[in-house]
Amino acid sequence: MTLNVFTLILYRNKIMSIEKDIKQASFKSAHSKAMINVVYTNNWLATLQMEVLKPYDLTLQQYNVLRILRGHHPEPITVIGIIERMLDKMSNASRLVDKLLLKEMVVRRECPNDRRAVDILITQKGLDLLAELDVLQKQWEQQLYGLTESEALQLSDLLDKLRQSPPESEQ
Amino acid sequence: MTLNVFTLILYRNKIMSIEKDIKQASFKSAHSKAMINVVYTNNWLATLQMEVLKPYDLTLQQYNVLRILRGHHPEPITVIGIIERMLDKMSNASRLVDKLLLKEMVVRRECPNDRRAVDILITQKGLDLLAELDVLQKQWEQQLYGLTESEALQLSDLLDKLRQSPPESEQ
DNA sequence: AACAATTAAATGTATTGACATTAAATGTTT
DNA sequence: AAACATTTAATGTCAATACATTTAATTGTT
Repeated sequence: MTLNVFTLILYRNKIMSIEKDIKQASFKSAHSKAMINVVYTNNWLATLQMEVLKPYDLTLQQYNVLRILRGHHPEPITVIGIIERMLDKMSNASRLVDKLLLKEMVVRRECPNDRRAVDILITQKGLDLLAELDVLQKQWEQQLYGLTESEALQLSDLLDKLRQSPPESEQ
Repeated sequence: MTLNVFTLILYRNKIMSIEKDIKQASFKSAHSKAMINVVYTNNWLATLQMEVLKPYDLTLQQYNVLRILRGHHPEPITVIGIIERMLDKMSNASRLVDKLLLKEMVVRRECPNDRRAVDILITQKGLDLLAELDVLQKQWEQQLYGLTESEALQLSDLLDKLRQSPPESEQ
């Protein structure tokens, strides 16, 4: 995922048609159009979400980790536990936790039953920040989503289906 | 977009249900599920595509730039032209072209009508590589796409709609 | 023509990411 | 229990990214 000035300008100007945005008159197939649209929409979502987070000096990844930690609060969770729950299971949850530690959003604690592992806990400061962001996030979602409930479900189902191999190709 | 060992292992094992993969029992709304699914599917697509490209020592971005150049061949295109056509309009098309130059996949040429601009052209070596990749790409797409033609169109339409503000929120 | 403003591309820099390696703890085998 | 393998997290390294700044060329204005 890449974010930059160009992207922001384009999104801000609401030039949201893919064809216009990447100057492609047509696509070679419905499948490739759908695939490109997934990538495009992902970038669009990430860009907007980053705009929301920027004033709070949080990256998208840091935000996601914080929400995972909140989901387990008041129970702690190990680094492996975080990785398992992350959308992109990135290489360096360790360093991501480092960053959150510097911002005092989380604390580290030696895991009592396995001294290799490290328990991570969200702090009150972290919870407060998330609570503040919840409001913005909700406003943002409501303003942006042009889908009805059933369309959202349908979209999700189609994406699930996209990721399934067609039955005849199983061996 | 993040790719790593974890991701590859998970995808290879065909654990493709999001709920299992990110250990989330349910989603708070159809909209947030759809949004997460877009991100997840994007990562899934990128991971698989990178696996195809890895033996050829091409990154996804480099591959996309090459395809843009081929799309204009035999006409040249400037760096700005590349950026305009890229899916994520990244910060450094310059350096990306540098990398392709090192691999002799492209050549640079001073633009005759504007000496600030630089014309970029794909070489025969680049065209040959793409031709080789076309075959793999096609095989890969056919094997993976679990959608029918009309479902692919429907998916694309829903993604377009997701990116539109709902009518009542216009001011 | 002289000047500022804009544009295209390159470069600088700090951060993030991919991925291999390391270190310590735990599990397993014999 | 000793030897070996595996797991958890951290670290090292190099490339990629985000974004600001710089350089040079072009355009616009007076």
